[in-house]
Amino acid sequence: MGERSRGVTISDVAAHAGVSPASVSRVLNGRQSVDPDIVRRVQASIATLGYAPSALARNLVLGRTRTIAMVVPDLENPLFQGILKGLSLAAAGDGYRVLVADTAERVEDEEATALEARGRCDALVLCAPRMPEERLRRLVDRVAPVVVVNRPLPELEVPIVGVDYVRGIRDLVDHLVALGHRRLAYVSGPEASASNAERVRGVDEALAMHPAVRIDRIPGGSRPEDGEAVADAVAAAHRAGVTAVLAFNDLVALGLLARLRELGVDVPRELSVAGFDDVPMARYATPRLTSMSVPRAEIGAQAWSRLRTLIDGGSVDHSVLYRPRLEARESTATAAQAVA
Amino acid sequence: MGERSRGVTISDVAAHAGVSPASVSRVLNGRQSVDPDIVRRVQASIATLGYAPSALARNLVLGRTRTIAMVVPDLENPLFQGILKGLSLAAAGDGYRVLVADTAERVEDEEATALEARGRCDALVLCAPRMPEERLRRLVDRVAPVVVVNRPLPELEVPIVGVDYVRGIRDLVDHLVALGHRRLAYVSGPEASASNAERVRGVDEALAMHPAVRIDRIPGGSRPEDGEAVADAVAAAHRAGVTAVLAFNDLVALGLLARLRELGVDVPRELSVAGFDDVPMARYATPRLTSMSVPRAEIGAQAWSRLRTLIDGGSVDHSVLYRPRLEARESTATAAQAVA
DNA sequence: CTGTTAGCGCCTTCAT
DNA sequence: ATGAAGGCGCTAACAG
Repeated sequence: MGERSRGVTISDVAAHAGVSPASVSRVLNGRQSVDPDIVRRVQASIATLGYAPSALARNLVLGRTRTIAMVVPDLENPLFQGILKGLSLAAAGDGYRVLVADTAERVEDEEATALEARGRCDALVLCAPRMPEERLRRLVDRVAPVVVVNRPLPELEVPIVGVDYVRGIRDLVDHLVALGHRRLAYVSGPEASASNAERVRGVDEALAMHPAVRIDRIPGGSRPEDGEAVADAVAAAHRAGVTAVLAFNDLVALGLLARLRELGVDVPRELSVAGFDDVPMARYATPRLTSMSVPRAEIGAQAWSRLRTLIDGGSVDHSVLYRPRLEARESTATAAQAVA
Repeated sequence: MGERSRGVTISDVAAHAGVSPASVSRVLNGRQSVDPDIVRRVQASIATLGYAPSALARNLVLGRTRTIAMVVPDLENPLFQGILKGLSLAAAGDGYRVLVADTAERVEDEEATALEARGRCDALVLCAPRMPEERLRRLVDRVAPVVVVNRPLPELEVPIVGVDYVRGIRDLVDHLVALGHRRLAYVSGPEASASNAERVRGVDEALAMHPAVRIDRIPGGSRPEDGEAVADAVAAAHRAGVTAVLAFNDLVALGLLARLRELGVDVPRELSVAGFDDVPMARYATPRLTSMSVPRAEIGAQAWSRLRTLIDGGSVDHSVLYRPRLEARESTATAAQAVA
């Protein structure tokens, strides 16, 4: 028989306890000192009436909701899932909840979605890897406080929590080169993706550092299907001399792995394959997938930490850029084996 | 330069347009008929002042937030991710957003979390696979409107959107038996999990229908690590004559697959392995994992559909129970091969 | 220490 | 068709 009667207000409690609403408010919020006797009576009344404060009313009068929103292009991407998890847990630790706003990859709607979501809460975490930079720059100060995740945005008063994809790719190439590979291929991600652009820069920098190395570019995508679809091209590249492949991310790498096996390409004996992001499944793949680990939950937690500072009126924290960590597993091996 | 000046209120607009706040409210909501000229002036003022209605104020006066919350034990589980995705998209279609409340597997906090989250929004989607039934029953009518996902709850005025795990397991066993398997094993999920209990019932029913079949029970878990950990026991069972294994879910199956390979057990030649849920990665595993497909996004969408009815004051819709669909892939094969 | 008085920003009768 | 007034439920001054 839950006391589901909507409408037990603070005044009801006040009346029942024989005090003023203000006093009830005080005991509710532990404000100032209140006569112990009143505290007791109020608490008793609250209990018997089954009173629960209206969050809506508090939101209005206080001007804050203790809610933040996270705008993501696709909730199905393990990277964003991990970030959301970390964000949600960290925020919960401070009594905040997070609202999800999945833009379903529709870049045109991202701006409107962000504005709408922002209207319902106190701050925003923005993941908009494909939004044109100009638009993002304008958006960012209409939705402050905000932290931008996973894309660079130079010279702006906005905290960024990101991943150093450039460095990550360079490190990954170094790993492959150390294994003896000289002919590599990069299966690229979505054209408009900021993090793909970063990876491409990483590839270019790597080339500059390894004059003897060659890295072909193969247009790919961001999902397992894309990895499967590009397998033929990868196999062809392999026949043409490529001994190692870097995929845009793990999902692509995993799809690629599955299809390569069916095509009879032996990974890693004939061809090494590496992913990026180190999604949970990477280490359970066959062969276990070499990847660049990205601290997903930590990114979420850091985003919250910065947001909280901003919400509390603090000034912009330093941005963070995580350097991915190499997780060398079975899918990459020495080129010698490949030659054998 | 964003008009970030907090505090353009409806009265400001009214003053600027030379009308009353009530009129502004009317044009804002398209209520009643308003003089076309006033409409124009108001819209102009709104534009030049950069006015945006306060969602907080509307929430209070209207008594609704157009927000719902989803309580989940673990956002990292692909099953819940898929449901969240479907829920979020469906709700967005009606102008609703969803708040996530991850209880981080802490069953003790689920009740408090649910109540707190409910206080901030209009309705709840509850995923609480391990909450004791008694507590759940009590909780459910304190948080109405609510729909319960993924667990049975007989004789209660609450819509349920769920999966027929009993039937799913039976169908899966049928598949295995049809392949010639007679000695099976079930790697069970978390003790307290309602859906594990259902699966166990499925196993029992299957046994009743196939007198010649034997199904051992091996304690497992719900994550890939659990699958890895149980691989030795599974290998031993295999040596003892078991030719097919059903895992609690795909994550366990995937972990199991990875470790079995290292133990030198050939799947599916020596041993068939099947998962449950058909997570996105299942079909990219090596071998591609046989699983029971569950319409994750659809579950989310149906949950929203029911919630919406309830929110609009409608009466409880019929509950739905999805029958999982067999996705027979490479990881299960005829027992003949196993014998060979 | 406690009660009274004002709003927070908006919507909605109720008159006009 | 429009404006004035009241209130959603709560908190933050201010007096007392």
